[in-house]
Amino acid sequence: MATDLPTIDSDLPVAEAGLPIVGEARPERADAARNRERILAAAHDLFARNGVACTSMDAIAAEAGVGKGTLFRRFGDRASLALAVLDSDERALQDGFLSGPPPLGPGAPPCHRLVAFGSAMLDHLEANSDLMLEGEARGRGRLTESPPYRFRWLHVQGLVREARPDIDADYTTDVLLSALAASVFINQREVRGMDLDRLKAGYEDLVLRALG
Amino acid sequence: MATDLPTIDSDLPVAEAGLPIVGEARPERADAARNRERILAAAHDLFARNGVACTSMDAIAAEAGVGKGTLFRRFGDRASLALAVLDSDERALQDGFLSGPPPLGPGAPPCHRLVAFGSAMLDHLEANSDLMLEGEARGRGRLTESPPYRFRWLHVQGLVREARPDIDADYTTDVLLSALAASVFINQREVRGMDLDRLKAGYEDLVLRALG
DNA sequence: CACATAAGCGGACTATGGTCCGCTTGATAC
DNA sequence: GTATCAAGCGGACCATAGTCCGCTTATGTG
Repeated sequence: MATDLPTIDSDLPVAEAGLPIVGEARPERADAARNRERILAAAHDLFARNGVACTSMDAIAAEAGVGKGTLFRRFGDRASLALAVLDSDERALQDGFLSGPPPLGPGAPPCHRLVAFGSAMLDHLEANSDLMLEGEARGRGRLTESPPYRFRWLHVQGLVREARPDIDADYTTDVLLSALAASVFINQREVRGMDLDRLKAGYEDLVLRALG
Repeated sequence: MATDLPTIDSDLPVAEAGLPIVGEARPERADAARNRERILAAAHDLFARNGVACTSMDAIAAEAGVGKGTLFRRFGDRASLALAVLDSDERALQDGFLSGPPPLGPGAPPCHRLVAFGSAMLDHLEANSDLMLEGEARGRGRLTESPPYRFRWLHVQGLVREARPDIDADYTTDVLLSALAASVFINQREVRGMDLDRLKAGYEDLVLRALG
């Protein structure tokens, strides 16, 4: 398990959460914890019922029975709320590639692990593309600032280095992750009608060509 | 030259412009043309003076001396306005790879042309990353709906097919273009501090590995 | 020139993400 | 139990993208 790794259950807005030092801050007040749960439940519910894009922050606050200020104090912004709703899935994915069985987890050769990573990410996208699109931070330089993104980045970078110490690992990591962006995925799936297996095969091919 | 190819000088919002049938609609009224020029000049000016992200649509309308309704009637939305401001650069780029000298234009082998395309795109991004970020359509399936994007996509797809008829050209095209997204570029340049030559080298490597 | 008409205009209006700040309350100390 | 006070709360408020619709006007016609 990786419970001290950067995920987004922190009290702080994602932008400031970075690498939270666990156990430093005093525990959150009981009412705060209660409201956080209420908000997450309301968001989960409304997202599922009406669609992510059609659910306003006001509606979530109302459904949760809290003020708007409370919602934003807890979660910072809409993107971070989306990420928070995804948190459990995100953790499962992280656990899978950090400590799960090979080829996703440790033990397999790096190229195999990268292929498995792509496949797991594509499954994750298939299940959560709306939330992930919402969670993709916008604006200058915000792309990589969410903990889940950073985490994946470091993971892929490590595998790329291991597979091919001679190539530009940072650049290659950016490419491999940009190919798995939610905006790209949605376009492939919905606009171009490519099926999931095709995307997995394409990604596998990409990894093998780029690093094989 | 490629003056009848899809660019964004059409009267219609980009979403509906698609492949405009030239000369079908009657010419725009004189006041409309004047206002369009005013708006473009105002936008260009304010974007340069205050930065793209800090310039509101209201401010542009005010600077141009037109009502907000006029601005939105002309350009549809903020992303399309950004694209319209970029139009001349975009055309120059298109002309370069459609009819310019090789290796960017016709005459060189497809892999060379793809490498040259990447280099030209990176120069374009270096000069215009803010506007291009603004122009990257947001929301479900909007990624590929702008004429410049579509156009690049078809160009790259053709070259990929030519270079490697045996691989999934559509998927590969998505990957090659996602690596050149403005959000990715800005992150690489500004957050990670990678220089332009490094990005060009990385892209060249990617193309050669993926298709070589 | 007078008229008809559709294209164009503009600003009031709406929706919504996000901020602010005075009031409330849970946790702690005594 | 009472006092203290920072953490937390909530809704009024703000900024801004985008819509709507009644008024204006350029343009083609006779």
